[in-house]
Amino acid sequence: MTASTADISALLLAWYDRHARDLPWRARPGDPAPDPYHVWLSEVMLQQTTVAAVKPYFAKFLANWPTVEVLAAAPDEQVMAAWAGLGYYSRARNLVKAARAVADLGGFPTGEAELRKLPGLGDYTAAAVAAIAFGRRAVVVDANVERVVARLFAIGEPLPGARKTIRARADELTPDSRAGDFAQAMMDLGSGICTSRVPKCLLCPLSGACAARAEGEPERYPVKPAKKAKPERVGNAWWIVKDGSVWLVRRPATGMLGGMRALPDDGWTAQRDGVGEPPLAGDWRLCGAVSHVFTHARLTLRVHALVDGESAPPMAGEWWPLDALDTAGLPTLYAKAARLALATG
DNA sequence: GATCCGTGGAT
DNA sequence: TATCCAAGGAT
Repeated sequence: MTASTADISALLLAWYDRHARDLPWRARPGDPAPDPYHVWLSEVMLQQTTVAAVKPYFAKFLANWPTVEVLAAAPDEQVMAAWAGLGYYSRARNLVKAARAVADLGGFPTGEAELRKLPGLGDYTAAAVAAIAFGRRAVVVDANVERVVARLFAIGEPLPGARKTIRARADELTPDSRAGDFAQAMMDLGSGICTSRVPKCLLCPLSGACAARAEGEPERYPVKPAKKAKPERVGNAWWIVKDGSVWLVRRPATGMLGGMRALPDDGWTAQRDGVGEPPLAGDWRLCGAVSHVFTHARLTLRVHALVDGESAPPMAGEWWPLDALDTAGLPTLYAKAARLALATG
């Protein structure tokens, strides 16, 4: 028994009409098309990030910057601070650049190729915005689509080599109309039914057409390469306080936590430990250490405090009032370190 | 193609 | 606790 690609698309769209998630950036059924600004902003936030994590940030960004033109006029520093905690900070840097490009253009481009030129929009996001915001037919392939397609056709070639085949199959499935709904339906299915570990095949509208289901072990697909172990790194951070303010620095624009406000540290990276030398002489007190897991390294960061020392901080930075530290926009690692320093103060 | 780039929740 | 992994992009 074989279902045609048109059958599969129709089954999925019918399922979506009944079970679509109600998400803040989506148009409600019957509403006019969604706001391209909302679609773009949500898609960038959702890159490698869960819906639950995105929701409060999406609301905050819309409250701060209700249109792409307003966002384009925002200082980089404010946008970076608002992004703090969401991770992958190059997204925030590119977000501002893209907003300014869109403002200069007088609005969002509506075609996939033009969207693809905006910073921060790769193959996936350009296709998603073209399809969802502008109703264009575009082949939208994210990790959900990869998983669903790999299972539907029991594609046994491991990732990433299988991507060419997966894209070809996804192209065949993508309908000429409702491409945006189709893409979101695939993602809802992948996120709620065709999940990575224990897929809910009994609830799946495509189970009758699924080759992996027929084989009996759908969770075997897609085949993934083994992961590398994360190295363990050690670093030190310096909590320098004077007159109720702490000395904060700005990290370099590229690299880990690039462009973010931070505590001074000893130069740790994912590749090597920090040097461990305090930036100035004084009576340092060890507060303790925080553990943090990045994509490709684990870090133990020791936090040392120097309160009301004699010397001025030797590196560029700014005094930040302790009672307003939550507005500094510290990424999570340094927010943890600050919390530790305050708790042991 | 391989590597770098965060974070928090689920299992 | 350890591991996986989530609406990926840039280099």
